[in-house]
Amino acid sequence: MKRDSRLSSVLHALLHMAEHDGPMTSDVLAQCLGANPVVVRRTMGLLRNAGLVSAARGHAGGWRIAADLNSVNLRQLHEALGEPAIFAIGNRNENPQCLVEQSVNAALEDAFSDAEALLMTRFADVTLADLAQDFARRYASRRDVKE
Amino acid sequence: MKRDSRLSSVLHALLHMAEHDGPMTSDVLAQCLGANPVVVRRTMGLLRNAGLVSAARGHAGGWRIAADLNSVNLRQLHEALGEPAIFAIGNRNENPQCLVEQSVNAALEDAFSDAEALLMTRFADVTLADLAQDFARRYASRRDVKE
DNA sequence: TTATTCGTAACATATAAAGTTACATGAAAC
DNA sequence: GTTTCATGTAACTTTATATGTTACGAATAA
Repeated sequence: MKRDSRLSSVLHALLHMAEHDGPMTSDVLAQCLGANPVVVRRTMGLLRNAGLVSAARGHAGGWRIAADLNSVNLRQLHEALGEPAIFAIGNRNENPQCLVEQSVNAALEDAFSDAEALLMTRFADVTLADLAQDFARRYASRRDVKE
Repeated sequence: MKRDSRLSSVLHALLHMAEHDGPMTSDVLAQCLGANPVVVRRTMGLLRNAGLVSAARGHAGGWRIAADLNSVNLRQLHEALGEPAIFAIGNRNENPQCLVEQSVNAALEDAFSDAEALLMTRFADVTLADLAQDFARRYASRRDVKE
């Protein structure tokens, strides 16, 4: 199954933007991500709709973060992306008349909904500021190694 | 992303087998599941390799459960299927040199591994016998409604 | 007016799950 | 022993979906 990597992509993009003065263009972000600029615009557009970033056209245009890094968490980003399906494993049939399948679906849904709830809690606990701080720590310790 | 429904399928098949005397053929199971008999053989073959079911060819052949319903849980079935990827969301790049992406991947992996651990715990807690009992309860209450 | 950059539609590619065809192998029934 | 039934499995096709690509319109600043 091909996995949706948009959450990873937008986080990567947002952290680069947080470390960068002024707007960044779709082309530059696409190079950072090893991705396609149209795909960047498509995905960042969802964050723009959620008010998390702003876009400017023309000269010196590009993408900017439009919110406090402390106020944006991973759960909000997941929501901004349209809450894509989390699990690669699912039921064969969502509306079974078969009582056997009803039992199977109920058991699986119980387990998956618990796991999803935990994931959403973890997502809500991590902000962009946390990630920026983690990056700063990694950056500092890499410099230490070099010195 | 197209979701892997094999766990749901084998559970559905195993419960039908548990309610049925004698072996069930791939064709019959495929009809129960609304699936293809070759796909049934392919998937059930993984359970056979794990010793959970047995297959017999020829007249009066087919699939049988080869274990105590109390001793088989969902986690074992997931393992028998080769532990397919659980999440439809993932990192863009699993081996990033970019320190920003390292921070992103670490944060996401923390959250996902917690959710996966919980899911595996839930899976280990549910046996085929539990599902058979849940089915019996549903079956009984449907009869009540009809009477 | 020109260069730049986003916005977006339309189409192409890549990947993986499930379906399908075909045939070999083995086991029971006659 | 031959026929029928059923699994075992390889090879290929279909389908779904994430991502990539081309093309061009719209807006903005030099």
